[in-house]
Amino acid sequence: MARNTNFNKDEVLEKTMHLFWAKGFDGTSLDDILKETGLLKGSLYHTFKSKENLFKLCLEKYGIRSKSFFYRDEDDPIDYIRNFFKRLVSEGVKEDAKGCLIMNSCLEFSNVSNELSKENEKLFNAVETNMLRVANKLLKDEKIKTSKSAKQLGRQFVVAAFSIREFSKFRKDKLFLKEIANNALFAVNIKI
Amino acid sequence: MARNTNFNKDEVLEKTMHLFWAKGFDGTSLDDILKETGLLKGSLYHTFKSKENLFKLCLEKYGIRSKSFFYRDEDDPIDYIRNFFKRLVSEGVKEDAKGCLIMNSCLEFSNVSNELSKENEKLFNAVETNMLRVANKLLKDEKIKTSKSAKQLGRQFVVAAFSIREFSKFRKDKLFLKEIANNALFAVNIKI
DNA sequence: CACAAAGTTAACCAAGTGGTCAAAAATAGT
DNA sequence: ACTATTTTTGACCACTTGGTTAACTTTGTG
Repeated sequence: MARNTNFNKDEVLEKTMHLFWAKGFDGTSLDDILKETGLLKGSLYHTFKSKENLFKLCLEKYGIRSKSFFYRDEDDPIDYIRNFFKRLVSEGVKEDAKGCLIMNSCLEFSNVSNELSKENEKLFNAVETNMLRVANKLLKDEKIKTSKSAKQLGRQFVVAAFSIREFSKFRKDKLFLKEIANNALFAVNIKI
Repeated sequence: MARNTNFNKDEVLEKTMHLFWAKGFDGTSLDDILKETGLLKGSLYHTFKSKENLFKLCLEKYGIRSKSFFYRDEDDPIDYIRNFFKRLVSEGVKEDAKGCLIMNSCLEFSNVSNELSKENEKLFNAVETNMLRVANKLLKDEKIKTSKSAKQLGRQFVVAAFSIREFSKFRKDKLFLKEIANNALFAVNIKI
């Protein structure tokens, strides 16, 4: 029985997520967020409690977003992995490529251990698990011949994926990024 | 015909370099540097002019340090590349692994373009050139069979090297890091 | 010994940081 | 229309940031 917010909470989170994604937790100031969202400090704090909590919510949002790109059992694994890397490369060459928020944060928080970094590692693990599932499915395909285990294959994909994302922050060279993908995909005789 | 400094300029740079290396340019405050080196602000500024200039000198120092690990013509390329990756892995699992200052900075400065970021890219290119030289030498070795060009091979090594360095900041898992190296070395049938 | 050139010291600065709070404004439900 | 509840507003806070400055100390050289 009272007033509701003037702003859409989700829109604010979306905008803030992109700031954190581009500039990191420390690199993004309250002022940046205030300017981007149009909110005033009091409102922001009233709704989101602290910068840290705001980041946590953005991370959560990013996690959900990421999961929408995860492998689904009904997908063809070969198509999936090819499209997955194709997308990373084509997004990587864009001028506004920001890397991966999860990896960015793992790197930023590498020498601290708090709730945020724990949350972050969980998301990292989810990505790894997703790739393990793809790898398992790939190995069941009779067209795929490799001496690698699913775990090894999954890890190789994870490393390649994160590498493409991070390198693309300062190296918008399609061939360069594509080679990272193809080097990993070579293990299962796939090309993009 | 006057006084000299109480401190050793090079020691100060060494200590400061390690701070920037571990926490980045923005993440390292003047106060951090003052505490670590024991200097007072005035002395620091008198000698080094600005935080930015101080960083530039540290980067330079890091560049020289890096070059000491570069390939020399008299080295056996197979030994060199194997030892190179072995070192990255064994340093990576150490608790204080800080990644690579060059790559760290490329990532930190990815959305700015100034003198620092230019200086940085130069160092990155030097690493790439080094790996290209190794790749060329490897291809001349009759024991090595690969369909890859020297450029492709060199790039694959560069990506693997930087990946090991960055992942090791938050993933001190020897097997994980070793696999990154071996996946790249597989192209020339080498293992560590 | 003197003195000029350099280094050291501590106080100071403006701007920016994340965060708080009390008063004012708005409104959903009775 | 009233009112309890929530949101908004803007002033305020202590602290940290990179950087400056002027007086003071040290010291190599004539």
